[in-house]
Amino acid sequence: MQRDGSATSYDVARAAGVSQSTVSRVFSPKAKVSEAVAQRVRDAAAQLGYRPNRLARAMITGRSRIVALVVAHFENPFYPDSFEHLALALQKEGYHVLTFMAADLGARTDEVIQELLDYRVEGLIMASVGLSNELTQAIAEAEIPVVMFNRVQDHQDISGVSSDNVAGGRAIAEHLLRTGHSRISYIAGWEGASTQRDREAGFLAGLADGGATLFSREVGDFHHDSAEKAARRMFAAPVHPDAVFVANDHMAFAVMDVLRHDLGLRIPEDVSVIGYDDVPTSAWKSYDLTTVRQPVRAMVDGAVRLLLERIAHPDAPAARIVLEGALIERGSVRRA
Amino acid sequence: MQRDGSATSYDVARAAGVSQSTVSRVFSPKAKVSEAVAQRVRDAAAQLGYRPNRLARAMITGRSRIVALVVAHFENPFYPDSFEHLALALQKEGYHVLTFMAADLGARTDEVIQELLDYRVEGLIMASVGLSNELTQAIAEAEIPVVMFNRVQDHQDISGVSSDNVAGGRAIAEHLLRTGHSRISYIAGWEGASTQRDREAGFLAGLADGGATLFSREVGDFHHDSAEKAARRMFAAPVHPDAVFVANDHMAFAVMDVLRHDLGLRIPEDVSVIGYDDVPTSAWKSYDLTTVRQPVRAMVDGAVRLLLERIAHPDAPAARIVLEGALIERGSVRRA
DNA sequence: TTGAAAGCGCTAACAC
DNA sequence: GTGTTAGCGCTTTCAA
Repeated sequence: MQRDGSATSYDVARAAGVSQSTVSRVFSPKAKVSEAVAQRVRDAAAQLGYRPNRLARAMITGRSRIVALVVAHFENPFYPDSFEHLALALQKEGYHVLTFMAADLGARTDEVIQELLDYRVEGLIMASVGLSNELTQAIAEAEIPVVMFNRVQDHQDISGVSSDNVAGGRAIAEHLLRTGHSRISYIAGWEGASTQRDREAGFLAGLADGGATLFSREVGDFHHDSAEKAARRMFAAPVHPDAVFVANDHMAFAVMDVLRHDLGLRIPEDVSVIGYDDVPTSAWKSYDLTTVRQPVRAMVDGAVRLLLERIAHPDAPAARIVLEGALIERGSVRRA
Repeated sequence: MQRDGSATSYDVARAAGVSQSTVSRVFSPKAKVSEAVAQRVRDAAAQLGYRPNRLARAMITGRSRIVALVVAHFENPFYPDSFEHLALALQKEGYHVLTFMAADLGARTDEVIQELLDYRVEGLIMASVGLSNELTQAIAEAEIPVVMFNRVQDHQDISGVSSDNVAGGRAIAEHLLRTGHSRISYIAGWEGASTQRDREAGFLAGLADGGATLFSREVGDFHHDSAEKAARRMFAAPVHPDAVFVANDHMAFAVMDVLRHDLGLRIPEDVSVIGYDDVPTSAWKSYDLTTVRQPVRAMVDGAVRLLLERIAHPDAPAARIVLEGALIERGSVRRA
């Protein structure tokens, strides 16, 4: 008996009249045991409610079957949505997710990484979190497979999955130009994020290619409240934009509410609004937001595949997956 | 060196010229070591990047510092929101959350519970998931502390945290009656959930006390899409309600969208709508939803406290915390 | 195929 | 205060 009251492999061995190592073998898929003995052991195990202790197993095999997830917050529904699929996908592969909140970005992320290493997690997924160079180095040295989710990282040892945010930003610029907008503005996300940078870069490039320039710009930091303030600042100017691209859907909702309810503007008659992500709420009739869809399922599946491959082959090189987004046209953009 | 390349307590012991157990003591808060030796050990540890292996520690102490969370899905933002606070609160106490998705309720929940026991988690939090009687029994036998979050369970060995859903439902009925509504309907959540049952029970009791009866009722199952359908069914009748209580905010948004955008009804002029939870979106101007606030922070803190107390004192009886909700009046209900 | 023995990295008596 | 010793529950040689 274990201290916690559950049976050990010794208890089962005794009950089945075999050695402890035979019990172990019965629960190791690849080891060979005669069917007769195996059945006797399984019966005894079922009788006693025995299941192998994963922690003890992890000690020897070095395989905890735990993957760490580092995430800053769940305010933007894109992340809980991804999380749900991630946990499910990993669970299907015999892994489980141990979550580490990196609430106050930067400073304490290091500590969090150290803590997660203590659990001997087999891999690490970073979502909505950037990595300092020192941290990247530390992780690379720990030789633990890492995949950045929805962020890109330059370090060659770090895998990543994202959608093509540059192309997405560009598609938005083209769409806005094609539909005849001329005073086009941008509300940025947190400037430390690669998604923010890439979306903006693509957007500006698309504008430039169309012979246009940015009308105005504010920063919303990816938060609802900051986005509201950004919108108010932007529309306090004497002449306001006729289209605004907001760096993600979550902020776009805040912006739309300010425009409609505080400023009395109509969308899209007075201003067009376009977002990014295509979270479920974007399809709701109250917002009906034109946006670029990030393929969450495919991104999650890619992240899981990359991580598990790297766990299986630690010497394989890091890989990067960049998926295509798709412009989803809804009612928040005025047609030409 | 460990197989994974990191240093062991033996490496540190050698480097610091002390025994391995002294190293262990330096990293065990309560054990006593002379400051001089401790410093030497800490230096050597820092040098080698040593940190105690939590898995090995867990083997002996029986304390994995892992808490399992079983959750069905994150569609309703109330749950990711709670999750974020929960992970943070537990992290502050030196614990981390291992997540188990119980996607298809019922059948496979048993399997999930077995799996989670394999990790020797110290406690278990169940959110948005109900427990069959057999499962409840199994968990009780495993002698692992459990707390139900936002659900109530009758079993005397299971702790729980919820808000007073009966009182909340009653407050809604009273508010609707007070503001002069007469054709009052209800859109239910998943009928297996205690929150659904309690909210409805309180609501009906409140109606009865005010001399009123329910005008009509549909079931929305707590899902966005089901709620849309429920609303359409409800308003297909020749005469429609002048107020509808929707069992949670997440469904209420779907209902409001159907009423306004499909049916052309005005809220609250033509119909009043009231929800439950007070998720952040309810305060957004597009919905501006009157609702009953569930005190998420307090509920999470309560769950953590209950769980940790039970972990510390396994023989202590299970406890139940029921917090007060509060009616938050916004613009979705017509004033008398 | 099966059993005996070693040991994963650590904590917790027990001596000194 | 510090070292020695004995395991935690398991997988994995190594013999038989």
